[in-house]
Amino acid sequence: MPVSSPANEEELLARAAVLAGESIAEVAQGLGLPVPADLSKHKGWVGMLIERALGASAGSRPEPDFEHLGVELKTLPVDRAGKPCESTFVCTISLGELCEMEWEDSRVRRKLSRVLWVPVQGERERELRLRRFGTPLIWSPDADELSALRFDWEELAGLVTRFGVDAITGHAGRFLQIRPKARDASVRRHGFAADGASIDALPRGFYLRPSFTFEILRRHFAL
DNA sequence: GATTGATCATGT
DNA sequence: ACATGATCAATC
Repeated sequence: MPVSSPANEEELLARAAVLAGESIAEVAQGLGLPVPADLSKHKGWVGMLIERALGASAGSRPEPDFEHLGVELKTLPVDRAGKPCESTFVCTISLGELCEMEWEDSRVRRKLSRVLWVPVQGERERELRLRRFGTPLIWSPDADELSALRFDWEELAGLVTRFGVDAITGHAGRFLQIRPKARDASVRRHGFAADGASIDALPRGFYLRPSFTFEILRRHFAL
């Protein structure tokens, strides 16, 4: 039985708050879903689980998870100290997009305008079914975060425009970075370079570094 | 131990 | 094909 869509942001947050303290096994059982032994072949499984538990609507469509609320849902795996143990995928790069586009219109900005972060225990030593959800947090970037993201985005967009997407490594960007996002390293996606030349490049996406998401948690929970 | 590049599954 | 959901694992 599918979970209904939350009517508003308050209800969404309240639903997520109910899950805090529950284990993955408990939440999965409530939905009648089997829990995989580990995530190695099911990397997005926890994210899908929480989507279903909260009544997310968008599925795999290029829309916010809660379309009518304009809210994006992200799980955030954290270690024992509450520090994120992974980067957070934001969105893919469409090759031509960065050249002429401005930050205000960017997909990074839109994706991150409103996010429901759901912390979940993510230590690899901990059995998947026993990992517990943490207290959720509705977030929008404040002025500092916005300017930091904008700075990185503009730097990265400039690098892509001047040197091409294949010249980018994960080293660039203080909080936002560009990394591969594909089935494997042989995948090529068609697009156009800044000079208009047709190119085929490894698909990449924007990711938030753990230092950025840790700061979000720190500020909110006063860790 | 932290980080970058590689990879896995599923839905439209 | 390409979007969604991310974590794995080799390397620094």
